[in-house]
Amino acid sequence: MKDLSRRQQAILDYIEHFLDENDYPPTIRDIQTELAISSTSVVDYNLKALENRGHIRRNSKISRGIELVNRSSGRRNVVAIPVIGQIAAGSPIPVPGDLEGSDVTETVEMGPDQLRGSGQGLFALRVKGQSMIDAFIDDGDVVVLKQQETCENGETVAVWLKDERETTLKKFYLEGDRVRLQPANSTMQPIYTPAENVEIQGRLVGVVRSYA
Amino acid sequence: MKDLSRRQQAILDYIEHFLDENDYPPTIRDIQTELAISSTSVVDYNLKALENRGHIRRNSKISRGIELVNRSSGRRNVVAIPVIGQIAAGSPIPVPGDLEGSDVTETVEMGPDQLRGSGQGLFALRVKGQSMIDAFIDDGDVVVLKQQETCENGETVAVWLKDERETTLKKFYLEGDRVRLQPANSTMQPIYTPAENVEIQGRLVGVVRSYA
DNA sequence: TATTGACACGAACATGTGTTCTCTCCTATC
DNA sequence: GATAGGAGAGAACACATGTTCGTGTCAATA
Repeated sequence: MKDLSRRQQAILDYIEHFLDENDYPPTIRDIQTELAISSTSVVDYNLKALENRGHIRRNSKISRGIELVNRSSGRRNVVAIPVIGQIAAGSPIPVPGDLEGSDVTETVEMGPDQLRGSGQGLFALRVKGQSMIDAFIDDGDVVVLKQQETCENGETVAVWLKDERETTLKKFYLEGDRVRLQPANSTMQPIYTPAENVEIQGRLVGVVRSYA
Repeated sequence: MKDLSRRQQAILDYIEHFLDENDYPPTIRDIQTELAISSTSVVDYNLKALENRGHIRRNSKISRGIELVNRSSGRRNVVAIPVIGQIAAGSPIPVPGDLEGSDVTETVEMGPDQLRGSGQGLFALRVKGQSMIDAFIDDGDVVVLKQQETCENGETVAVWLKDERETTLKKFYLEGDRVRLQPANSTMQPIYTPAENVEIQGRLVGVVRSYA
């Protein structure tokens, strides 16, 4: 791809910057004024060049019809996943339905690279305590789950153990009429429990940790 | 907050939908046509009502100057952080300058909840091997770093140990003329090394793990 | 019944905004 | 020097788009 001229690069940067400030693209005359270009035709000329090189898309006749090619498609697929509660060993985990339209104050974002398939039915929980330390999930981490009641063998799922009254995050294997729950850390021993005792809450999709 | 009329709700929905399809807001006449409203003034009337109730923001005299209040501010702050390489114990980590304008194929997204302060100077690396397992960072995880050459005591940083020719992720404490590198896992012993031997590559900002 | 206010209509008006045409300036090339 | 092409200037044109004004309908209320 041929290099952009200094002016074309400046225009591209300005469009990006403008989009950060406002929620709509700039007009040709916005660009003209900002970059002190003498004529709208010059802006149009360079915009056409940018379009030919695939940096932007233009919608003719439509005011502010400039779209940034990478950003738009990339950004659109980012989903904001609500952190709807906490997950701790000794208590049931909240499920999305519990908190209908409640005041979710925190979200974690995930892009297409982190999400295989659709971003539907996702929710997140903040981990309390170190009960999942064997899966390298620390106190304070946020786990992202996909809501589902069943799973395939080998998937890591959040399960509620009825008898033990305990939540845990383990790899799930159905073996006959019992279930083997395998910790991520291979040095630890698996748990065996009757299939009736486990209730799948969701499949583990991701972990997000942030340091202050 | 007073309820919206059916028409106002429909307009709000349409604006949202339009923004998903295109990358610019609709015009008054777009709304008029879509919802089969007889006059632009009716749209204008209802838009004013929506603005008074805080659902949208309008920029007078500016075409397509409609912004959705909740969405815009939330979504705009998501930054896409490029995964520019790998980090392994025995090799220097790449720094952003190394790969100027290269073909970064993967990114991780982080929102304002995960990022304190500005999202500038961020880059990400995929962890190879289990050298950082003491910090609960597994093989395959992506670590997000903020580029900096200095740090405060107690911050977790990626450092290059010159003599050992090794990269490690530890809490940093300058004690006199030597440096104590403290593993996140408190059961492990700290490393002591001369200050000249350590080269700070960046501060650990976050960890993102995703399961297939 | 008369009044008021929310909501809607249609038509104009004024400006915002993309597009296009003609020139000019400069540089590279023969 | 002549020529061609990239880049830009300036102005005008045509249409897109926000704004406003006068009017009409309907339900609630005094």
